[in-house]
Amino acid sequence: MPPRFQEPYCSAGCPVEAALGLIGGKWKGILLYHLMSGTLRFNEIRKRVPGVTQRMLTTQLRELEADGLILRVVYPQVPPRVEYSLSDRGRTLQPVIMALKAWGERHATQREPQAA
Amino acid sequence: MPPRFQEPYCSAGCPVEAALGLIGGKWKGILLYHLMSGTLRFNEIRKRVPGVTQRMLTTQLRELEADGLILRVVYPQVPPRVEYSLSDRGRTLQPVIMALKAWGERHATQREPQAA
DNA sequence: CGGTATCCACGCGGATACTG
DNA sequence: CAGTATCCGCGTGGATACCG
Repeated sequence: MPPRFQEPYCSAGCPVEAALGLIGGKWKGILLYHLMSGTLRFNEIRKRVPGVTQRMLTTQLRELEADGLILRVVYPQVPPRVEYSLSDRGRTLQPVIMALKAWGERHATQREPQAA
Repeated sequence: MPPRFQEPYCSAGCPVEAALGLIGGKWKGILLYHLMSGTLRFNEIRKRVPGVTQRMLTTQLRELEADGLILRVVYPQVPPRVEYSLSDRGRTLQPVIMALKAWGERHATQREPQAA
């Protein structure tokens, strides 16, 4: 059976997709957004993002970290203290997140196609 | 087609999520992007987005249409001719898509954390 | 406090076949 | 040409329990 490889969504150079691939995760957008305002601890993020489960929060934060978008600093204390903040690279996303936010505020807090 | 209504991830007013919910679909970003340059027929889009299956293309286009972001015009001919274009609402997304594109071009064609 | 580990449901999305 | 219809694998993400 031939291995049949999975080619990327767009052949080469789909910057839009590349960007969405990084911030398009279920919670990444808001996580990034909240971190725009500054460093946050794990549970602080949880409070700001009601609905996210512990597992998903961890997962998404780790992915953002792996993509070099956020920094994760662990303070070897007990009880533990872990702080999340934007990396330099993550900060470059600010215009994007803000564009997303601005659009959402004006055009789509809810889903209402053409409405009345 | 499932009734795709994503209840808001964040309790109230998460414009970032709202926006991502609309354009965050697997192909929506590029679809929107390609339609920015003008009206396209079904197969024209297919050619521009290699890798997308017919089913996914239809699905995503229909969702974008349901969300009022694109227009779908069917010409009652044989063979059929269906043209897709941005709606007024969809056009308001231009800054967002362009921000995504600009960021992707400069910072993330690939996935490379912090590298060496 | 800030996680892991495990289990599992669901729906996204690919492949394929058929149609007006 | 531009779709539907069907089948199904697989990853995503929720719930829960436990750990350093």
